Amino acid sequence: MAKAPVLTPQSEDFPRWYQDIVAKAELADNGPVRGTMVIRPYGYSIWEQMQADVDRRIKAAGAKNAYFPLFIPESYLTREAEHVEGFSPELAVVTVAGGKELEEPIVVRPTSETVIGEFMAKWVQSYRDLPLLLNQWANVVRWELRPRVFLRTSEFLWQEGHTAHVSEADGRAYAVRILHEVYESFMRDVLAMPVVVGRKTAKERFAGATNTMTCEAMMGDGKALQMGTSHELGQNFAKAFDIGFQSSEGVQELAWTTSWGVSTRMVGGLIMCHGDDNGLRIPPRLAPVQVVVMAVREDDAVIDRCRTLAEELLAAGVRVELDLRTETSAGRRATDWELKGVPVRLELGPRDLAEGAVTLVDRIAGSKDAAPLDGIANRITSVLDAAQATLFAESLARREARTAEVTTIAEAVEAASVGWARIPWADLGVAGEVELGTQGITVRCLVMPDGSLPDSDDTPGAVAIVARSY
RNA sequence: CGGGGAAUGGCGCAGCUUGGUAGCGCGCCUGCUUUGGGAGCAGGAGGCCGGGAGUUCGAAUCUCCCUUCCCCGACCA
Repeated sequence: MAKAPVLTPQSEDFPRWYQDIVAKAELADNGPVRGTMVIRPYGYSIWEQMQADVDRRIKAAGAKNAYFPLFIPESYLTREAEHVEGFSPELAVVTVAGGKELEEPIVVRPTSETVIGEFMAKWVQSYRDLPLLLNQWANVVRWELRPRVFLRTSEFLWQEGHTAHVSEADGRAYAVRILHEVYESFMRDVLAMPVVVGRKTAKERFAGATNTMTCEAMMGDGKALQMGTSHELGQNFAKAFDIGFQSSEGVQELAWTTSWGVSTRMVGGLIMCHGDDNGLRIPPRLAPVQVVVMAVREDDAVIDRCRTLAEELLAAGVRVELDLRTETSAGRRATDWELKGVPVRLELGPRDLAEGAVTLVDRIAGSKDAAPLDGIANRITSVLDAAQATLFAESLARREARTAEVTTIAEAVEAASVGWARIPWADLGVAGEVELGTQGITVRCLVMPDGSLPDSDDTPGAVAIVARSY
């Protein structure tokens, strides 16, 4: 008898499918305050995997972790004109504390350029103090008008890097380096997500930045998601917070700063990029659980063999979980592990044991076959590698299939109903960007035909990638 | 803030038009039978129907006020 689908099918209602997955894979719950979320243990373990990998890459790029306060004096925000204008509407402000009205309201950080700028000014005196490369893992608060779990929550977790350099060229080089060496490579090699790395238009630029760069990914419904950004802040914050230094020539100069971040939004992107109608599909390199070893039936020999199998895999460096809950039906447990997107399920029952085999279910390939127990670790390793490659190839193929080369706004609008459009920026322009905006379509970024980053807003030959987005 | 909806056990919903004191599915608890694709049967727990005022012998249901939430747009990692 056919059961009702576990999840709302993607084709029926994609947003509903997303919400179903978040709930049924036990990733998160809505918090009591509008727009907040409770990240559940499984969802958090995914974030921890992301954090660990990104943190390693950030450190490899030379930045050091630090921590700055959650509370920022309101006056700090007002020091950079564009910054305050951009963030004012979404600030949470504390006006009462300790039972008293505060003399100066305190802002709950929406981002930390201002406080960090203040301290960079203290710490930087000489060109020898530069570059100053900082990063912090923190929560930030932005009172978003339309929250969506993981994608846009009032409070979210992220990493924000802040650096100061002696020259514009140094700052730019570092912002670009982070974009490629940390973000793009992490997304490509670990998340198995092909991202387009490009430059934001003036309209989409971060408040206070002179240049914003982005990693854009295509979701399963053809919409775009900004997965990470890297900003050149020019000397805007250096001016506002007086981050000055004496150069090797003895001249007093202002530093050039950058900032860059990725957030828990990546979890949402991961879901919408790889998930299918059976649930999440987590790329093996990221997966908190790469293999689940499942005892199909209550049976001492089966349970024993499951334990030794798990130990064997653990010893081979596989992240493995044992599922011995035989009081729950095997079918239910299989469904649950599929929902959670665990790449490989090894099911062991009396029948398998009699044959010296185990049933290997490949979540990503969607296949199921008997694998000899001997040498299973090697087999698993190759299945995981293949799964990683498959997820990337599938999402790249989707992006290519659903990206249209167009030259008119009308064609771009049509293409954006199912995917992305690439249109020469010279054909679109600022006016065309505004026109698309009225239909809910934005310029995600500008790229050069060879995939490189345009140097400026009006670099000849730049192509605009336009799409609907989250 | 503009435009649409909706508030009923943990979740999803019906009941409201035509007032009579609450029901279904999932989940939960107990027992038995099951366990290789979200198990079946039986029994059970759980709700002053968002808040307030009114009409009425009687309100989840009718009237008025309030509050909250969701969806579409403007803001955004």
